[in-house]
Amino acid sequence: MARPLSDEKYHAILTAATRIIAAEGVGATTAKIAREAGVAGGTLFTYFATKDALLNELYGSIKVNIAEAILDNYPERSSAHIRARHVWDAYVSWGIRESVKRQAMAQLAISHRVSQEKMRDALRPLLALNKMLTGCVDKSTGLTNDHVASIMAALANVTIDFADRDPKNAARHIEHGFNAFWRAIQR
Amino acid sequence: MARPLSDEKYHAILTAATRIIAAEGVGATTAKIAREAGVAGGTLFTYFATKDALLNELYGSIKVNIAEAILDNYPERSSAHIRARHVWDAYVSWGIRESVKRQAMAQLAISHRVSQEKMRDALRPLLALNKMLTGCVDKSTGLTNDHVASIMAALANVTIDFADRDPKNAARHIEHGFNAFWRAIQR
Amino acid sequence: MARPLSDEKYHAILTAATRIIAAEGVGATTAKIAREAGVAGGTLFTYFATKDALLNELYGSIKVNIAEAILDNYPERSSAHIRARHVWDAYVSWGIRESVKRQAMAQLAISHRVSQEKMRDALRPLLALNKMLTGCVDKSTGLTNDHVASIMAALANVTIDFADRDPKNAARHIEHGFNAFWRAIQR
Amino acid sequence: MARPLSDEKYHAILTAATRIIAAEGVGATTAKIAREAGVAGGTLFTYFATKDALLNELYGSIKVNIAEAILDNYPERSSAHIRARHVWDAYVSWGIRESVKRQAMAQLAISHRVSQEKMRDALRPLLALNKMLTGCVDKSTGLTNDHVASIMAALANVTIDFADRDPKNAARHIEHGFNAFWRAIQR
DNA sequence: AATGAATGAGGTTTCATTCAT
DNA sequence: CATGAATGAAACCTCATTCAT
Repeated sequence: MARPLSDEKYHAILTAATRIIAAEGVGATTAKIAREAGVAGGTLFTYFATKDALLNELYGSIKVNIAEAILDNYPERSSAHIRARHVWDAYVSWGIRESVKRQAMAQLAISHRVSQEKMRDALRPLLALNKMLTGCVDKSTGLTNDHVASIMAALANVTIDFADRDPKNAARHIEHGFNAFWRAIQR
Repeated sequence: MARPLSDEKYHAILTAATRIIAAEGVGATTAKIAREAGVAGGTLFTYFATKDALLNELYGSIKVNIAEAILDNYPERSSAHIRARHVWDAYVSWGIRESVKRQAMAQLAISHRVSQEKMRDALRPLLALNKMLTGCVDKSTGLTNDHVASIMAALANVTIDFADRDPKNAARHIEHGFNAFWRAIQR
Repeated sequence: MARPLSDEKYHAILTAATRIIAAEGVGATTAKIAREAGVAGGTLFTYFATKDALLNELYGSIKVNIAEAILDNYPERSSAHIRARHVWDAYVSWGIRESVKRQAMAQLAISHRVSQEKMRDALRPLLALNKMLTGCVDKSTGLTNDHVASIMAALANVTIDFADRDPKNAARHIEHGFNAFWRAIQR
Repeated sequence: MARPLSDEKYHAILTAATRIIAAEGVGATTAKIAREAGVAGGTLFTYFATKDALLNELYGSIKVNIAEAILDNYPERSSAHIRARHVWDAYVSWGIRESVKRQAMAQLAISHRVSQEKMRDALRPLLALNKMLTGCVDKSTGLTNDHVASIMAALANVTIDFADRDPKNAARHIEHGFNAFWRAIQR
């Protein structure tokens, strides 16, 4: 049965791509990614048919990673405030912990090389969150769920940026950030 | 940075670069930019020494453009709330009006091809705004001026996104967006 | 040239190579040939040391196949005319029947990847024919045996081309073709 | 108006391609062709969009070259025998003189990389010859014009092969070859 | 022996930049 | 100065061959 496709190499390539793309953008060369992954240039293409395929798969895998982080221990039955806080904490922690992934994601998201399809699909696991937000928003703010989700993402990313730059006060940034978000969508 | 030989061509190239980079990212070829600008491929290099130089200058010029939009008619002597609202309206209007510039900016900002120097310099004209924010924030929120500026930018960009997608309700989005921002930084 | 490990696989590869090379030329990939043969890519190389070795052996095997077709039932003791006609019929029938082999042969013959050695060796079994032609040619035509052999091959191939394109009249083409050949070398 | 496309380079590339392809087949690399032509690798692609385009154009140019050789001084008003002899002599001389072109042509013709379209188009200038053959063939031979044309080409190529290998007797080969052809198509 | 993943040299093509016109 | 042909260093990807399983 010959040597099987190696999960190890597959992940090594994905991880290397994450690092290199975070640092250099999607213009990073497949050669550099392969080298960083410790495999030969040609090997990359036995795991990913094309560079675009790699980019798409990387995007998907990071999105899944985010979803897992958020959905892990999700307090389904708690109040909206608690659930929102859980999502906030989970995403922000993820962003701080997985700084490189977040940077790679930023590059991939605006690269025009990840298909619409993939982007839509990748959102699927987080659709439930949108519903959750219904309980959070004060209707009189005039904000839709979609809008609130975008606001949350935007503010969370700002928070992560500040926590990255000032790690000692990370907890404080997270706290203040969430409060700002919560105020923003209340009355 | 000698005076450009023909202002017309210089701007044609910058404008073309804006369009092409907005659509394709910084990987867009100089040949395509030149074609879009209506000049020969080689001509681009008499106006910009290298592609990176073009990218840097483009970044600077868009930042200047934003600063002008914001500082135009800036109500220096009015209340913090009015001044904040002016900035919000000015930036959001700019973003809606100059959609292509905003997209190009997004690409340039994460491209790693605009020098730190340039990015710092480009912020200069807007430093005054930071001071202004001092009057806006309720200290008990624990948010710094920098943080508030980032929050404002983030929320404004979200607002522009929604206004772009739903132009008929642009005014409403602007209003609700500002209110959310204002609540976020109060008390 | 040790005995092949599995005659079945050995022939499967040769047959597959014939088909693929007929269709795509000697540039066809070993991977494609292996797939067509129903074996793994690496297996091909346990039967043939290199791609060139495969090409050479294929050339040889087709040449042997032609010789067999011609020498089968060869009317050793009949007149030159009858023997020539036998060769003509045998070769043309072979070409019509084994259309793919003939195409592969055409590719191999001009590929510069079959060694001179192999090409000379492959001719060996047909050398007897050359002698036979002595009885056919009218000396006053000024044609040598070699020349006549080439003429016969060339005209036979033209005949096969036409029979391929117009199978209903194959018999007629064969007849007229031989007559043309015979006239060419008479008086 | 910058430097104009250079006829010289264009022909240098076509000539180099002819030589290299004659020697190595259509698998010859563009890099090698460029080097042989004395231009940079990239330059080849300012003259030919792709390698296939080069192959197609080369095929066309050689066919035109053959047609010119044959049609030059074509004795329109002479007898069929004289006209046939003119074609024979012209083509065989061309083949002997332009040995490399003939070899390149052989490679291109069976390469599957020259489009059907191109091959059909390239035949156009020689269509007149087909009509000419009507006067040559004895109807009772059962041979069509097409068939006769193919026979002529096949025998001429055999003649060129022999003349190449035995240049001292070239004239004799040409003479005997034509006589054989003429007998072939006569009653 | 058979498999197919791994390898890396090499193939075609692109592209920022230079330079002849 | 403007032009666009010329350049050659990559870029992405393929493929004959090797080798772990």
